[in-house]
Amino acid sequence: MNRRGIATPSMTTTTETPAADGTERTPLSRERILDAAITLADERGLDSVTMRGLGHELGVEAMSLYNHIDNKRDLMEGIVDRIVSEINLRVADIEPPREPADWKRAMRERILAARAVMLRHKWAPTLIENTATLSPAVIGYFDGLLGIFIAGGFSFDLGHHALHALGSRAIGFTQELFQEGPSDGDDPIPTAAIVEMFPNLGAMLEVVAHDGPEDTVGWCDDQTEFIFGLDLLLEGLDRLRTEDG
Amino acid sequence: MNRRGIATPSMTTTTETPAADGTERTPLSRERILDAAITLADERGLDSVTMRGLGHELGVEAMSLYNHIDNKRDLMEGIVDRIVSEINLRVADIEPPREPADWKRAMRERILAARAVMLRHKWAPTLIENTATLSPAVIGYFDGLLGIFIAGGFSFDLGHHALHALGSRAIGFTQELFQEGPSDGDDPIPTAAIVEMFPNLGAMLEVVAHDGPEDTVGWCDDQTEFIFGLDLLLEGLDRLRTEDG
DNA sequence: ACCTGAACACCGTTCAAGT
DNA sequence: ACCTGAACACCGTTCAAGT
Repeated sequence: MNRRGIATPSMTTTTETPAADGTERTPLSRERILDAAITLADERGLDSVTMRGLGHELGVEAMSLYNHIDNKRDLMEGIVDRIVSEINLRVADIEPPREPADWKRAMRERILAARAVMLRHKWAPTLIENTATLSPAVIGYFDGLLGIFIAGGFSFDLGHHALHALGSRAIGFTQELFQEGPSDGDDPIPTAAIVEMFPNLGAMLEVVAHDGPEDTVGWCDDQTEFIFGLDLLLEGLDRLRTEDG
Repeated sequence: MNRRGIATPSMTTTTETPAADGTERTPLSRERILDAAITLADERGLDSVTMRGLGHELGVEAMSLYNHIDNKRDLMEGIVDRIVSEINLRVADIEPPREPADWKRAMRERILAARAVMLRHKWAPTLIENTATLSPAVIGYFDGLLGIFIAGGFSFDLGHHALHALGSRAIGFTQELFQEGPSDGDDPIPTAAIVEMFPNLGAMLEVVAHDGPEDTVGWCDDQTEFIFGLDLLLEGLDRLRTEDG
């Protein structure tokens, strides 16, 4: 991608060293590797982020990466840290609650900001779940959420339960079992078959509005459903807050 | 494991054929392969279910498996089908709602039954999420849940939103970002460091009851938190139900 | 200090060969 | 019809060697 630098005189004063074919090559670094890995995941999926594939993308042998990252797990943790750090950056701009009752707005905005980042990196939730790293960035994010609960007048105990109740949704995960998407082109089950085998879903399909092609089950608006579920939880928590004192 | 059958006269009338070393060998079959795969995953984790490893467990070369399953994806889908079919079996015994207001009990029991199965196969949620297969068993499970919503007087539209709001929790997934567990023995971050870097979590740790060792963050009761979140959602939905008509 | 090439121990899967 | 062994195209990773 950015394999050859543009050879301007000023650039020769940097740490670049000329490669054998005469082109410039910006030296490898942890940052550059993480950048390339995220771009590669965005463009061709997380599975294509292999040491060899990533090396190729950077114009380098796979083994050179080991000079800057410990191993593949370290690489993945680095990627997670980058994604969550971006979330933390955006979340920092959100106005804190001005009064306890304002907690819900602040919480909602934070979670939707996190989700916006996840939507730009669809592979990130899977990676974060599977890496299961308790990185400072992630802990920091949840610390911020807990701070909003406290500002809203939640007890520590209720705030603790509340964090668990939100679960990974708190950091923008969808939690849908079946995310349709352009992932794999297996034919979706045609509506007709569903109606026959599954009476309730079948009847529902005939009533609920679609926005996909008429003959598939891919009709749900992810963002609408995410917000529906989120608000349901936030409202329930708000009720507990006022009961709980 | 069950590599050698016990040689009773009656068993020789089955399809068993004597192996070279004189022991009996029950022939391979899809069922036997799936059984072995689930047992192997329970005992040594999903990662150790490789074609070669599974073959070894069955006393057979890896390539023999291909006579009964198409490929690894087919194997994984078969496992998912088995797990979810077990859930469907248990769920069938649960008494249906006797009146609309009884919907919540029936829903709660079904979801907790699903969760009980998942607790016996901790790797199953990860597998189901990553396989992303819309198998009839899974669709059937959700069809049953929707039927309970309908019996409870939900409109199809509200029932649809409700299914999305429950998300994968509906089939017993925990949705916690960090499931502690005996997984990897990396030292958990000591409480002292958390208190310092993360003021809100730190203050919470000093207040909320622990049941793990005092100096780690592993103190949450998964089941308690699961039920807290579930009831929060079910009560919120029940309120919408009565508003909605 | 950084990069390379060959090698090792694993994957899933194909294929020709055995019974 | 079912099982096997060798082989292929991939993994992550180690290590001795180059500059």
